[in-house]
Amino acid sequence: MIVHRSVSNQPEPVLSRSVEDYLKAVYHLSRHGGTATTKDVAVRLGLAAPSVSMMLKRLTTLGLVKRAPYQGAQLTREGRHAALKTIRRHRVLELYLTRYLGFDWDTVHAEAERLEHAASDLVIERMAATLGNPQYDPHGDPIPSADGTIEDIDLIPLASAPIGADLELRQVDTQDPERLRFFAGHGLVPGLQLTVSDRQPFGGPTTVTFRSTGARQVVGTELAKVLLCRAAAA
Amino acid sequence: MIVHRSVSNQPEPVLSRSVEDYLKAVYHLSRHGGTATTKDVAVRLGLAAPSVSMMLKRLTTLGLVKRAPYQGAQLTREGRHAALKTIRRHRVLELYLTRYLGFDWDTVHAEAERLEHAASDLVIERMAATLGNPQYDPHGDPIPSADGTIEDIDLIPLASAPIGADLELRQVDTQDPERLRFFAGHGLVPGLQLTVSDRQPFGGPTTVTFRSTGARQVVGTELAKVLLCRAAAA
DNA sequence: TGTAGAAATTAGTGCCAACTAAACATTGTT
DNA sequence: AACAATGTTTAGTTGGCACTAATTTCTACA
Repeated sequence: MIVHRSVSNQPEPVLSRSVEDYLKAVYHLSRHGGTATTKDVAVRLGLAAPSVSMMLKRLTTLGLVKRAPYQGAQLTREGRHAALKTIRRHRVLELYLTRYLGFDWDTVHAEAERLEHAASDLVIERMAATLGNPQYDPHGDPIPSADGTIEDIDLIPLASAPIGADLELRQVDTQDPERLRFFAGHGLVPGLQLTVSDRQPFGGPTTVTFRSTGARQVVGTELAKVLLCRAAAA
Repeated sequence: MIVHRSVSNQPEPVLSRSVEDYLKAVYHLSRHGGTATTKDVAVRLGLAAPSVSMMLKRLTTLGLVKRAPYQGAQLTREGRHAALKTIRRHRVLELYLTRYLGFDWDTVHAEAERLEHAASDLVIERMAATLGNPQYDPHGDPIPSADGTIEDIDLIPLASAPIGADLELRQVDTQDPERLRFFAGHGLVPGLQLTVSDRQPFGGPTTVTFRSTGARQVVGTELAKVLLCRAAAA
């Protein structure tokens, strides 16, 4: 007989700040199929490897993570759900802070990082409602729904898009304030309609044309890798 | 040679959630002259007395609290400053959440209690600016200024106001949601202009008249003690 | 296939902040 | 003046979560 841990809307046990951070890290690292290694989690969270090893063991006993020693970790359904709730909080906060409290997209990440562990679901849902239940945060990252589902569409990095393609910039996959300021300063924000007009060989820069204005912009390879695009609507 | 711990506007070391809660407790308990005893702090924070004893010792070595064994604690200038910063965060949050996110004054305290430890000064100042740099929170408590000063005017409890007095209800000194709902439901909110029309003897209830509508309202002694008033403007 | 280097784990420690149990101090009352 | 009640502190423990040092396991390459 299956016993559901969480009957009706019993507020599930609150996870500590640390646990939420680990779950987010594992989520992001194992997002595209693979598993999250101890090392990767340690680097991402700025912790020593043994700390991570211990914590992953704990999360396993809590049923949030599946893991075999010396192999990477993956989230269980429950762990994934918890991670997505935290990510939802983060992304709603990012959007709210930029939309209503004057934060820039390059500094908002750090603010949201602290608030996401303290804001109740009620606060988040009120913010989301105020924002009109948005689908994307300021960087174009999809916001998981309150019930824990998230859009998952394939995007291609500008760096590997074919020349001539008509694209829409959907997502800017960095949190580095310097890079974000550069992008914003050059109009490279989610929603931009562009055409790949040229790329230098041997890993050289990509040139794009803004379809709205005809302006051209050269983007170095490193940056072009974090500009995620999809085919423009016909 | 004196070395200043905090030159210019170096952000002073962040205090832990716990420390902030202790400082707030000591502030409130020693507010009207006295000292905050171990027991009182323990009751207020829902902790065991030995935990408080230890922590007050730690706060003393941190220079945030002055204390002699077996006597109560008081805040140092630095401790008072830290407490007021936390209280500012709390009260700005309370007002913001009620004004912009649809919270009621009876439930907003708990929300603010968690957020006050996570919200940066920048977030708080943006909220305060959005609110027009308000002076009072939804309960009428004065909001400390960003530089750490707070209004301190004498208010009298309705329960001990003389019959016939023309008063303005300034502050509702409880956080109990039930009581707050009762007050709100009967129009007893900060700013109300009222006249004390009657009081039963032997600690009996007080009757007030709303000067705007002429409506009368009987208020039991226990409740009348937390309705803090000042003389109405002439 | 053996081994060097990278990755992971175990072992042991420390800090923060809570707890209980027990000892100690203060004070009001008889 | 003695003492009971109350409040406070000390002593010892616990849990969460980090760390370093040392050890073990894995893997890729010679």
